[in-house]
Amino acid sequence: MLTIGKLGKAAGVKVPTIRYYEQIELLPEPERSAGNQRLYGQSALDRLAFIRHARELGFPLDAIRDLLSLSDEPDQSCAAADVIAKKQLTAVKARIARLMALKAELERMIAQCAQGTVADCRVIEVLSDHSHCAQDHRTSGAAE
Amino acid sequence: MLTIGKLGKAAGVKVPTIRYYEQIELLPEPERSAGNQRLYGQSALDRLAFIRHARELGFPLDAIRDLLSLSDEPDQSCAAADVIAKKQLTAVKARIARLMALKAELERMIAQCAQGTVADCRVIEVLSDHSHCAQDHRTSGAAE
DNA sequence: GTAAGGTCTCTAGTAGCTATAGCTTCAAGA
DNA sequence: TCTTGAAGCTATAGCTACTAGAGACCTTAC
Ligand SMILES: [Zn+2]
Ligand SMILES: [Zn+2]
Ligand SMILES: [Zn+2]
Ligand SMILES: [Zn+2]
Repeated sequence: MLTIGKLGKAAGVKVPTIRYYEQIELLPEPERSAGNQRLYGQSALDRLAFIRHARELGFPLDAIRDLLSLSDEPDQSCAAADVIAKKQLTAVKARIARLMALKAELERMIAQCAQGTVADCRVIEVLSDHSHCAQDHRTSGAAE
Repeated sequence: MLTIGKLGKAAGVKVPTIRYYEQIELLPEPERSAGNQRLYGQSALDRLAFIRHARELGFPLDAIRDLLSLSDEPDQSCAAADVIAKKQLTAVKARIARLMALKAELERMIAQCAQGTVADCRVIEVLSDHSHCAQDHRTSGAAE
């Protein structure tokens, strides 16, 4: 049995985060010791490691919740899991596209700056007016 | 003079967002009409357009605050503005690197799924254990 | 005059944690 | 056995950048 601190160390997750996951019912309430401290077994560690890895891959907690309940039913078809993963891939691709456009504009404005006064600064100038931009970085709809 | 609604339409910013910017002192308090409604002039529109464009390019509000106070002093050197822009570029590059790693892993796990049961699903399997991953998507430290 | 729609303030909610305060419990050394 | 320091407990507030509502007030057009 692991205390919350050991569990956190084992899974690479901070202690307050574990308590937060319990609060939002992503982790089940664990046993308690005689002194009211949380005690975890292997299954909690597995579950937490799953959550951590999915978070590292950018899945939102709601998606992780769905993935976890799927993985509790091993005989079901995995189609739903694949849909979630594909959705996540789509979101990641959209963000990359958006960020690439931002990167291009930032590089352009930085390159064009002549290191003079603010009045002549290309960075300030471009920020003041999107028509100085080469790309339409506003279009890709993903939240940045 | 523009009411808040017209200003929002002119700058492409929602009305509650304008009030929020005023609250955090990113926009100055405007004049009021006899009936206590906000009235804006051209300078407010310029300022708001600047904020909107900088937000679209991913700058955080704190950086925008600094950029705005710089642009109020046109005779100063623009070095500080360039530092902010470069910092933003660095952040964007880091995020792109992170997201490219995520994208690669997501594509890998999706491609390897055989569309069977959850027990055999490669998506679930990879999420359970980072050692199935090809890349070290955890390393790049930028907040995703 | 009246009706619609814009505006006012204030509060609370979103995601995913993180930090603090003030307390109790546990484990190890003297 | 006693003590001390680390680790645990609950509860609350804060972070970014907004967004959504409630209930009241103002403005404009017909
Ligand atoms: Zn410059
Ligand atoms: Zn632009
Ligand atoms: Zn599958
Ligand atoms: Zn991995």
